[in-house]
Amino acid sequence: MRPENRQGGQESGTDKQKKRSFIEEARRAQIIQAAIETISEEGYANSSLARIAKHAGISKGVISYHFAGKEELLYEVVVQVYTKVAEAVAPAVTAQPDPVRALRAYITTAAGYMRGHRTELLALSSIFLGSRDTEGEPRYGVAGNEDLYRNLEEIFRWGQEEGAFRGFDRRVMAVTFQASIDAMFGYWVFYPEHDLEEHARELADLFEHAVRAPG
Amino acid sequence: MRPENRQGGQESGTDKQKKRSFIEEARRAQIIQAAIETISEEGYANSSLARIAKHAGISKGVISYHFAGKEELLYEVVVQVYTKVAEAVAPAVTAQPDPVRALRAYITTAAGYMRGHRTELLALSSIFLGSRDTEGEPRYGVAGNEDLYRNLEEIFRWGQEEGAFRGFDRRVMAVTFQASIDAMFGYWVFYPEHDLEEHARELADLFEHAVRAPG
Amino acid sequence: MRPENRQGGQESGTDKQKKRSFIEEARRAQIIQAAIETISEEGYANSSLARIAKHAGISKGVISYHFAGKEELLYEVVVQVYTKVAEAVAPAVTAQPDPVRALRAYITTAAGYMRGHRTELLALSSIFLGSRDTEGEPRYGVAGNEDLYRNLEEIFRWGQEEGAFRGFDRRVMAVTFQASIDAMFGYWVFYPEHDLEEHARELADLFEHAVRAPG
Amino acid sequence: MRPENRQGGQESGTDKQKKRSFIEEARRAQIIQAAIETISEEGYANSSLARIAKHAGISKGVISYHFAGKEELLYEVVVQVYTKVAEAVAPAVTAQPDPVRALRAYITTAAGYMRGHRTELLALSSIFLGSRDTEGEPRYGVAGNEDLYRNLEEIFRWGQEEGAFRGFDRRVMAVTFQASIDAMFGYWVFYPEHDLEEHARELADLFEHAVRAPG
DNA sequence: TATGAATGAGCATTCATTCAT
DNA sequence: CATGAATGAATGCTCATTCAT
Repeated sequence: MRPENRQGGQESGTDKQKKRSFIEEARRAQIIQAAIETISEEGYANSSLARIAKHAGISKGVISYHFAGKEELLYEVVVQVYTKVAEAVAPAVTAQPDPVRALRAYITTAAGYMRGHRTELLALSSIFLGSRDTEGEPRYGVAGNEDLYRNLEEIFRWGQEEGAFRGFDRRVMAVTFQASIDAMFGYWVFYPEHDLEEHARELADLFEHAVRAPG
Repeated sequence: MRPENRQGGQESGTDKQKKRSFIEEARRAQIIQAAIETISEEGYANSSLARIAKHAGISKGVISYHFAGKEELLYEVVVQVYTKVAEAVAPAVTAQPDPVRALRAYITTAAGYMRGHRTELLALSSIFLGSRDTEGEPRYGVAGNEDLYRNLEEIFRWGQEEGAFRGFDRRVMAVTFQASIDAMFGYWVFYPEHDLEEHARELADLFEHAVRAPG
Repeated sequence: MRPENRQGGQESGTDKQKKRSFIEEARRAQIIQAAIETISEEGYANSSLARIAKHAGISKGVISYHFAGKEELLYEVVVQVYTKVAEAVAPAVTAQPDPVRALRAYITTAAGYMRGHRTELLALSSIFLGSRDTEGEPRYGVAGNEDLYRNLEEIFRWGQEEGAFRGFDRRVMAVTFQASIDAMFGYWVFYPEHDLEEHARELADLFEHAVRAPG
Repeated sequence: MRPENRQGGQESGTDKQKKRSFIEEARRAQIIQAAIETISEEGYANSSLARIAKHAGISKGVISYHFAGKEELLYEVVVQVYTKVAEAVAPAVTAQPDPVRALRAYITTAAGYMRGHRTELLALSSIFLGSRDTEGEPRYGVAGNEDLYRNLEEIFRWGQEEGAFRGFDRRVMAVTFQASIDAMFGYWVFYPEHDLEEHARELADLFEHAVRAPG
């Protein structure tokens, strides 16, 4: 449930994580937070290093000092938000006694998290959608969902082996399931009055019907 | 099944469509096509007007002459591709005798269209994902799907009234349904070896189970 | 007597030289001239595109419009100055009836050219000394003198085969000869009151003694 | 045989040499050595204070603490390398019984020193070529060679008064002689397979012919 | 003494747009 | 109608230097 291990400046291979001083970590955290806010408020395309620095009330150079480049900063944003989402959702899912409830917990926990972390999830999705490599190709594509897909497939397998789920293609179901959650978020972001919890319940019902074995 | 009528330079409100000469229309079409190809080949972020012009074998200025700005050009790309998709999918759907088959036709026709028009759909989705207004907000958001949602809701209402579908929330189902199709496209673009037709079949099964009335 | 064929933006392989409009050529020439003056007046390290543009009284973007990059601009400066030097020196040298006079003509013609073209030669040498590739290695090194060396070696061979010159190593003599001329220029640039013509005569005497066969 | 006394932060005029503690001198020496290695390994243009500090394994600030600025550091590098060259060449030259042998010793000793100290001489020449003052003028120009020229002129005067040398202009000969040695180094650096000793021998022959009195 | 955090000017380059011809 | 020349703002990034701790 973590994004792929990627470039990320200093760290290579063995994840050699230069021990950072407390205040350096604080600055990094501050800058990451500023990036999240800038992206979610001004949009990905408008979030230049200059804008992020201004938002944080610091000089442009500070960002370059603490991060190898814009790429690393955005990557850290992704990692951080992603990790926090996973930490919120995973335990709730694994705590369930059966696969049907696990799926439902997945959806409702995700929805609950969205409500409390709109800004950062917005930044996350902006980066996912907006970040391109030098070739113009999306830097975070479907590949970044691979972990999510695999976790979902495990749940589906569990249900199928147990006989609770019908014999659908697990990959297609995983892709569809994740897309449905993302769409729930996107729709709610666009229409903030939309009833997120109700959407989550409906979505859980939808997939409950979609996966369950006949009879 | 068309995107909302939006900014777009010349046209406002009443869709005042400056009568354009034949050759002017030809030039516009040529430029739109060049934009589609450039975006899908080089990526949205790399598709500057200069690159599009080069691709079309014309001068940069021509684009500015025929379009109010880059914004309008991209809008025209969206309209054109969008319209063509709708023209392909709509008839196949409406030809179906029952709502279950209508949904299935929706999915399989869409998948069939994707296979033959990967390039332009890629451009379309790039523009959807990449285009921002001056505030940095996505220019084409969920709102652009409103027509799609309404058409889907009609099908769902049909099924519910007929008793074939259960009593789910039609808006949630529509959002989820459309997102699932978009995800099918995105996954296939990323993994071209992925079996698109099989995915479509599985997706149709998925929604068939998801919507149908019990019993 | 031309510098190596190098990158240089557009041209590749067959020296495909995009036919340029008259006014484009004029602009390029103006920018090249501005670069020469800026470099010789403000020094290589201070000659940013911004400074060159300011010197030319144009916007920074113009340079980017007409040249692929700073590198290409500097390369064109080198080519242009280099070519003009060669065109001045070569005929005077080849017109000589014997190798001794050829060497003397080489030196005195070069000195004469220096007097009239101090600025551009200064720019040329600045670029040679200052331009580095991304690795920090000199872009124009000794290798750029290869043509010069070969031409000089031809003269030396001529003298040796004729029996006028002694049997020295032609490459060492060429390297030394060229360095001596460059040093004459450098010394004169630093001490403008220095008598360039007298230096040239002395240098010619020096090499006459250095090369001639005994007896 | 030392470079001119120039700006250089602390020292001015009377060479007021702040008494430095032992450990301060050690630090300075360490930093100077790191600078030499960084410049010769990564190139002058890539040798920022940050890179030099990293190479030395110390913090950037240390350099600023011990040296008035980058300028002073480079000046100290020049002084140190220069001094060591002089200490190697001078005794070998003065030990010669006659001016012809003195010249030969000058060249061959210099060549010998080059072979053993390629790195530092490379740094030296990089600084000579690359360092500019705020006006963009070369900081170390021909003026820095004045001591060398004077020493050479002494040898030439010796030879002329003795009747062994012809009546050439001593300054021109000195400038040419020194340039020839520098060129030998530059050529060998570029073509490391080049036979340095043979080059030195040829160069000695060249100047022997160039200076000696007829008859 | 030494550190590392912070600064802000400067860099080359890209781009949508304007406009005279 | 079409061109290509020009603009100037914006971008990510580097760097010597400063300074509180």
